Amino acid sequence: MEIRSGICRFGLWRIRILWSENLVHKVSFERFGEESYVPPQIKLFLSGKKDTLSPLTSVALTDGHPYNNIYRAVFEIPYGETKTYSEVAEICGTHHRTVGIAMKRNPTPLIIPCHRVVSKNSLGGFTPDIMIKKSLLEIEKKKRNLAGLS
DNA sequence: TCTGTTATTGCGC
DNA sequence: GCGCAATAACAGA
Repeated sequence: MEIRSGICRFGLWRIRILWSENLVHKVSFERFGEESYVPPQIKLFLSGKKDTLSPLTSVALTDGHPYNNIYRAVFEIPYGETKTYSEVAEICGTHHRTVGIAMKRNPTPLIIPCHRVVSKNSLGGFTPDIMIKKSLLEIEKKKRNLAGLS
């Protein structure tokens, strides 16, 4: 199984993606880097033209991965909606603090939509830059509003 | 095995 | 409205 690597632009950031077939191994954010081929779903999703990354999945969803159940619960959050750390924790039968840790260690942001998990009174956090989370949520909200109008 | 760290929350003042 | 303790799980020493 060959692992491929690509970079795509997102605002000021470059998103590096490591994947093979439909399985995404790692998603990381970099300040610099030359754009190269990434799965088309990624670009469509980031530009708000598509509301799903299907059929892409993440290694974080496979059995045996730490936080497997947490990532699955987050994966189920619908496009344009958000859940709090507590709500996710309740679904998984764990502690909200643990959800925060799981999100920080999330090997594949975007695929696991960790940006849809927010703090009760604010956005919560995002590594390496809260702006990425903010932008993603704005794109999703905008698209959902447009869909609602039509 | 122990300690430090963490993308939170809710209570008390 | 702010500060702080409670609290779970991993990484590194």
